[in-house]
Amino acid sequence: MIKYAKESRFIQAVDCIVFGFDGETLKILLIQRGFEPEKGKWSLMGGFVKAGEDFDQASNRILKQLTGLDGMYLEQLNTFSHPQRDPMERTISTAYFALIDINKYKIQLSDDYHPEWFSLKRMPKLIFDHQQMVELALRRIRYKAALHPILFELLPNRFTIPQLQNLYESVYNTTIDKRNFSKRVLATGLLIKQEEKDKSGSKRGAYYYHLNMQKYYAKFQAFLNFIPNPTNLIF
Amino acid sequence: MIKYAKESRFIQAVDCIVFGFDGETLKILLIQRGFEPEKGKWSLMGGFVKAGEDFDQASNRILKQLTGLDGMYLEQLNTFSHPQRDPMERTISTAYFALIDINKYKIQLSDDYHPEWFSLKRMPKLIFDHQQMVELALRRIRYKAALHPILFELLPNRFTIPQLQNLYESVYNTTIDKRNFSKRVLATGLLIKQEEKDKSGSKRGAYYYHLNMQKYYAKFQAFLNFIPNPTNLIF
DNA sequence: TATTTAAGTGTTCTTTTTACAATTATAAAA
DNA sequence: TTTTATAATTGTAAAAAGAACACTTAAATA
Repeated sequence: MIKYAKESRFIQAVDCIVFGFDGETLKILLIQRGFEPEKGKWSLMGGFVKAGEDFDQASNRILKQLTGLDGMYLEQLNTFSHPQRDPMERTISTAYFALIDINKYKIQLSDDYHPEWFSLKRMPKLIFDHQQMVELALRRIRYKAALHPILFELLPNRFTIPQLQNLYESVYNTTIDKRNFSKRVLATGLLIKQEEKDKSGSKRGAYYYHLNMQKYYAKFQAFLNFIPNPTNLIF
Repeated sequence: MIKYAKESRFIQAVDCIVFGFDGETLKILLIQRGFEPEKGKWSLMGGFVKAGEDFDQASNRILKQLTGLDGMYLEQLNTFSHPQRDPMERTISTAYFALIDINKYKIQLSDDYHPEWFSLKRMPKLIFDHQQMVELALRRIRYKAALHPILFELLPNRFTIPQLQNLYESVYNTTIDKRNFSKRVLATGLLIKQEEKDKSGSKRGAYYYHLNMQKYYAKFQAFLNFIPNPTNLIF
């Protein structure tokens, strides 16, 4: 059923920037491209959109296929349309970003396509315009996380306040006073203190917290302000 | 030169949501679609992407062609990919939004395609998923204008503080105390007071201001916070 | 000259943000 | 058993920002 007969048609891809956190630093998941051009080079998780699926479906399918990952936070970022961005043939790419807890998915990852986690600072060169996509995604999550509690998507079910602070410091590449930080996060009412402690990081141990999911969903759309002095961030 | 031989190919459109301000309320520009399906129905300014152009070029070209408008603020919003969004043939659409001063472009608009301005509250039904696009665009500019001075793109070169306040109140569908509002906007240092007054709106007249363009560009990336009580907005 | 209308402007109180350091729990070492 | 080392936890005071609130002024028109 082709009706707009005279119009050009394009190959449509999706590329996914997967951010992960292991309790220490923010990491990004990369894969070695399995076909030409640039076969074997490091790349984002990408693939072509099929005839019957929308892009959300496509990005979920491709992530599942390449990494085994399923059901994580996934959001459309931007569409990249430079005519020569893929030297083989013009390909439009819509980028998505995902946020996951690295440890939660550790087992699933040991798969056919062996994707690997890279610290943002020690990342290999990427193919095409993928580097640009990563930079835009990083800016987007910084922007969004300054207002919404999305970074909890990167944490396990139970986490400690020092871990949470590590995460924020890692995302914003800054340091935050821990007294003020814990005051702020506790003031949101999003955290429920547990009795158990995490003793892996210190002798004393740090209390675990759960997210109050009801408040989390309720507050997600509210404007928050987690980051002190966003103007003075060390970018 | 077709190399990814087995992949599906799609028609790619861009649709532009053009917001305008006339000193009173926020308006949106619509056009009657010139071809089937839905010929004659109200629609966003849209068109198909051509083989050699990227989407920014396409959206500029289409806006120029349908409205005569050129060189305005234009930003990519989101890509809409539902397989049945266009009943004629599957068409991917990337939405852009534009911000302009209505009066500045008044003359150019009286053209072949006679686009018309509609107040957001008295808007006709739109074709396809264009209504969704408008809603997303509105959310985006509210979001963005709470942090960045983008709304100045909707104002003429010189404007008064009451006009500026009208604009903010119109975008956020709220009311703001005028003492606090003028304190805030003047505190940004973005405004330069002129000697002349605008006497069209009152007997006393209101002083004109210019944007300090240097500070405007410098502060654009900084986080601002113009809107009091963003949590309590009347959406 | 009086009236009308919107523009312009200051202060106080409250809330939020920031700066800053001592104490505590616990494991490991002595 | 005691000491030591390490990270977790907690409070206060000062500064800045935000919110509430009403009168005076300029200028056209009656």
